[in-house]
Amino acid sequence: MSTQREIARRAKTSLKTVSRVINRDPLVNAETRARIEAIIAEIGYEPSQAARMMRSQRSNVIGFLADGVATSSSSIDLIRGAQDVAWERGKQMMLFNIERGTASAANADSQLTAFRAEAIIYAAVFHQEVDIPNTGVPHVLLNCFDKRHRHTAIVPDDYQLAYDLTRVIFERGYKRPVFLNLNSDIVASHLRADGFVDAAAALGHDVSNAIYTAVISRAGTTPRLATHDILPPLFAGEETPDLVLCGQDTMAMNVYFELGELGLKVGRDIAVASFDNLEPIVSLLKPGLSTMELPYYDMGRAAMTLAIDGQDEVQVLRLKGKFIERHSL
Amino acid sequence: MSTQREIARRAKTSLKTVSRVINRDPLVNAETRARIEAIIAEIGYEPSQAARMMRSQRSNVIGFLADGVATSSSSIDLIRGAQDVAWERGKQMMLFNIERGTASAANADSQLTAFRAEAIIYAAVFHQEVDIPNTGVPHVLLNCFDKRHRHTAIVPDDYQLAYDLTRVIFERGYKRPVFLNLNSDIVASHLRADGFVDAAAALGHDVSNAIYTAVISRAGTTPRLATHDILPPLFAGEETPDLVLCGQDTMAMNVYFELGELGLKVGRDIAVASFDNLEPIVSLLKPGLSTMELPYYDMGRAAMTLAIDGQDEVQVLRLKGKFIERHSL
DNA sequence: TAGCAATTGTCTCACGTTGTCATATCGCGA
DNA sequence: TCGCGATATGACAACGTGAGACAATTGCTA
Repeated sequence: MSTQREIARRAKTSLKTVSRVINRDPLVNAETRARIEAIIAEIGYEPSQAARMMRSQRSNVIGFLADGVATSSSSIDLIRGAQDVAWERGKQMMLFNIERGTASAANADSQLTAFRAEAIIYAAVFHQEVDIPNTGVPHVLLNCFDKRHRHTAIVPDDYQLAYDLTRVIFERGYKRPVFLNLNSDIVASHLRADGFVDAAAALGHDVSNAIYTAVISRAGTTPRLATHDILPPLFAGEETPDLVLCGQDTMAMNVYFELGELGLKVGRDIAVASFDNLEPIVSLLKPGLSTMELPYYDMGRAAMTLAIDGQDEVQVLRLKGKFIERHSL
Repeated sequence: MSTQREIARRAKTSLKTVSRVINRDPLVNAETRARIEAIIAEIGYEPSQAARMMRSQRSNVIGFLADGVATSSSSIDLIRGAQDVAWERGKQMMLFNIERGTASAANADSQLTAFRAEAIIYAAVFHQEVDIPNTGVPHVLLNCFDKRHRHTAIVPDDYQLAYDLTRVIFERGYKRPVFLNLNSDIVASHLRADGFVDAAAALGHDVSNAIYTAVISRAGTTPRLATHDILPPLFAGEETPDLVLCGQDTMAMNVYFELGELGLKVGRDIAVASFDNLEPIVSLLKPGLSTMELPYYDMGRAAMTLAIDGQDEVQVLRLKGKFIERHSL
């Protein structure tokens, strides 16, 4: 790749004038500017980032540590949102897939330090508490929050998600929902249980006994579920549920099958609603799954915006999700 | 962040000696080395990549252009494979989500030029032909190949995938498979059709009339399918199929539902096999989907390896997939 | 013609690192 | 004591860019 010196030679002008053109100094004659710009376009010159970083002492690099995220399709939108903002703001986002506590994490840290990253976004695969110490570089936590409130965090508003969805459920006339929740060591499960109970209570219903923990473990890409044990008894008695609310779309998919085996067709005999809006599952299920979309894309955008602009004080941003209607409800 | 000069000052030694320690030059006294290393550890110093790039005229950066890939969960493994190799080899991979022909692509090119990327991996969302002109930077094509054979390419061996899967099918005793193929403008569809026909022929069966095009369009994350029109007539007559081979797992999921509506239970009345091994769908389907895994992770690794090592001549690497057995067959 | 503004050029420095070359120190044999 | 090689350390330049200080040149106006 050529340098400004080379361009100056070809334009029969000085290094300084080329520098002026590139840095939009107005003190350049229109003709000269055009001539130089033509040469730049012709040879496809781009100023060396390395040299610019050196000179300006600014890296324009934002690190994105994806803790297991990139293996989980549900949260690619976190990455997309962040990257879109980085692009709009002329920053370079460096993505690392890491596992906390392993060599991959240490390596990512070294690399980001070596590049003098201006901020680091740490993204978790699901809404959880983490313990990230303070370092020289400002951190923004994405889909997680710090144990000791040391860093700004962006999380989904799980209470609102459940609250709003529950309102929709009762407004549509469903009377006996059951909530197959995530395991209780997941932050979202408590928030959603509260939202579920509160929204029902506000409409005069008590659903506090209609919550079940349906996830056994989250290891690997596919959660182990307890739906097979939970559902049949629920549909054995008299007052059977008219809606199954699932903690995540993958569980809902499983529930479709379980209900089918009980002779119940979703959309006709029983309604199903869920959380995530995870393509392509939600569209491929028949009928399509009505679900609360987690605002991953916007969370990614918010995280990158805060990472670039910096923050005066530590804050926790809770982003709302929206109801995506299909035909399972 | 401090510099080597700062370290030299604190260690009461020269800049060069610090540099020697950092670059593992053996010509340093053990005591001096220990003293300097202690200071480095204490202040958490990392050499500036920007300065190293300048000095060495090597960026150690490999670009990864993901054309729609990162939105498609199926091909995250391409990215993971590439990144793992980059990490092992001490290179920095820069990922860009682009759409060919848009500003995002132009932007990615500028950025990679600015960073003086040593090679660029261009990854497509599905196996296809592309038209990538020669530039100064060597390209490796991933999941696609160049129209005019100008760049090394890594693609899945779709012929082998279909051939091997078809062999398994007949070895298990299935006699009347139908193949619901992808649309014919997708490269894989032809290769797989050939593999399907050839493998069957080698075992004495003629399946050339058992292939149907089941994908209407691939726009968006969820393909539009024609399975609803194709399947019922097939199961109306006497000699009904005993196995449905699907062009992709998402189609297989749809087929599970369609077959269910025809009163057929997969794994009991009818077998299903497919291509992709796309989690979490394959595991969540009941019974689990037996499918040919596309070698995305290995393809990503191969692409990065070739990108780093360079190549003497343009080649096309076809990587084999493997059969993942579950219970749909 | 002097004066002024606009334009271009020269020169210098700094950013952090590392290769080249030169220097300093030491032990040891002549 | 001198010289030698081996070991250890240091001085300096250069990578490409951008900025400041300031001079030189041109064209135009008063």
